[in-house]
Amino acid sequence: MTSSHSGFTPSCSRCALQSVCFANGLHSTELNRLDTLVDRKPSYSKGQYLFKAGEEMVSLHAIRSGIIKIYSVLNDQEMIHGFYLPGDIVGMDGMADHHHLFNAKVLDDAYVCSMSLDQLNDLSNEITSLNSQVLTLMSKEIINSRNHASLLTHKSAEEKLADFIISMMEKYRVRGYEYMQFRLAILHRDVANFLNLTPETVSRVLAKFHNEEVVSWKKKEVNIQNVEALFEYANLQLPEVFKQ
Amino acid sequence: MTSSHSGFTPSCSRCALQSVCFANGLHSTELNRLDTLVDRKPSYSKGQYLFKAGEEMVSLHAIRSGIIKIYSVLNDQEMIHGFYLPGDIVGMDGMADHHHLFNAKVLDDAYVCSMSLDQLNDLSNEITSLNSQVLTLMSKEIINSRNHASLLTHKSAEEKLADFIISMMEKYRVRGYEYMQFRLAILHRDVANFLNLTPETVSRVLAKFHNEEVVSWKKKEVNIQNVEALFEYANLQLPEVFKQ
DNA sequence: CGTCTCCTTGACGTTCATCAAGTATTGTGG
DNA sequence: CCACAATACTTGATGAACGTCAAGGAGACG
Repeated sequence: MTSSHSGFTPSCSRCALQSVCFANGLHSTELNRLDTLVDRKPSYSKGQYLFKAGEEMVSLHAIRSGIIKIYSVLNDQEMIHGFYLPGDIVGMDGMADHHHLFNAKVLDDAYVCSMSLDQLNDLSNEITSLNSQVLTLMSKEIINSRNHASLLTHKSAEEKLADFIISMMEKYRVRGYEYMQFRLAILHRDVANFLNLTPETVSRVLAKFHNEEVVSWKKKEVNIQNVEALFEYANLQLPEVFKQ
Repeated sequence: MTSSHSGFTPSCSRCALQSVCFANGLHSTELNRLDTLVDRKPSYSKGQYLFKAGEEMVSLHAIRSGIIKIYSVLNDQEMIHGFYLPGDIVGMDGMADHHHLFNAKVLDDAYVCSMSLDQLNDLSNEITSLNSQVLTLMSKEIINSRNHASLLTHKSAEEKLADFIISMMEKYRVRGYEYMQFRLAILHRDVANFLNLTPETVSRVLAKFHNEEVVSWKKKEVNIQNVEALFEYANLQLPEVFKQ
């Protein structure tokens, strides 16, 4: 166990994830308004759903801890569109007609802040920066999804896996958690699906990374041993932060 | 030549594409407000850019005629994220930080209605239904992009191409244009890229579709001869409209 | 402690990419 | 408006990356 993100958060104004959540850019008085409207459900446990495809969209959800996977089903085949970690927002696909088209399943016990759509709309009318924050989040979701399509189409199995591990690492780093080793409660089968590979291929590539002491991922624990090599495998520029 | 969409449109209130554009859901007085703020540029000709990756986002664009392709470049490789037809909105990727991350290139001479971001924001504050229309459009873009990822990962070459032709047909049908045969000024090379295939594979599959008299696509003219077979190739349910 | 699910490792196969060479179509400049 | 160059498309032969199938081993969970 390398990082345990406490589930309990008393208020938006004291939340460490403020800057990546709805709350980004709000003044303290506005934060307090937001605070009163946020619904902090007790917790979701592994296997539960935040929402399912076809259901009415009641709220937008901010992940405070845990992991959520978003997926659709096509011809009996699951297709995973993303894994959402603390600080991420899920449910924006339902804004179009107030019904979800994807499933949101809990992979690792999660605390979630939910904001009802009606209240969000009301508050957005009063607080323009909240509205523009929602637009920003949706725009980022579009960018994310397109970048993922690029990865799916233009990268090899090794590049995909290196890229995936880096993106998880970066999420933790940006949010101020430990990032050279961290818990990642995602099945290899699910990663394979997300990257459009088979579990066998994922297994083979991870075995290679492990042999070469680049990164190990065993029993839901990721351990990055050679960042430089990892970025090379991903065909990505090594950021300054990691140099030396 | 099967359909020529006239470029000239005097106002939003008389525009045939109203219901799929920003304007959807607005009252006539609101439409007139919108009208005064929309910039109807003379026209874009083939090869021009609406915007390029890295540029500041000044406006959101509604396509009135022509075709726009949205693409990114990764390791010198083009990756096409979509083709946008009359009634479609492009540029929403820039809402996050007011800079575009993708390129928008004109494939077939186009008329475009542009709305400056500042004015859109101002007007959105006044007219809530305009704001929610923008949210709806962005949400649809997310859905689109994810569905495309599903197609890329879970479909065969034949399914992909059948699916693509159907999606173009449906766009024309929904907008009230001729849809059993229509002009489609997209290079096969670009379609190949969009579907993550090679031009050779596209050529082979189209040759097959042509031999079996399902659909022909020659010289930028699409001609659907057997819708039923086309839907079968795409592995999609034949909609009621096409039955009998 | 036994069962179920997940992961691993090996042998083999398939779809589609790649390479290559020729044909058609489009664009251009005189 | 024609000639010819550039670009797009076609068709065939070959190959590779990763999928599929299979069977054994390790964790997880009750």
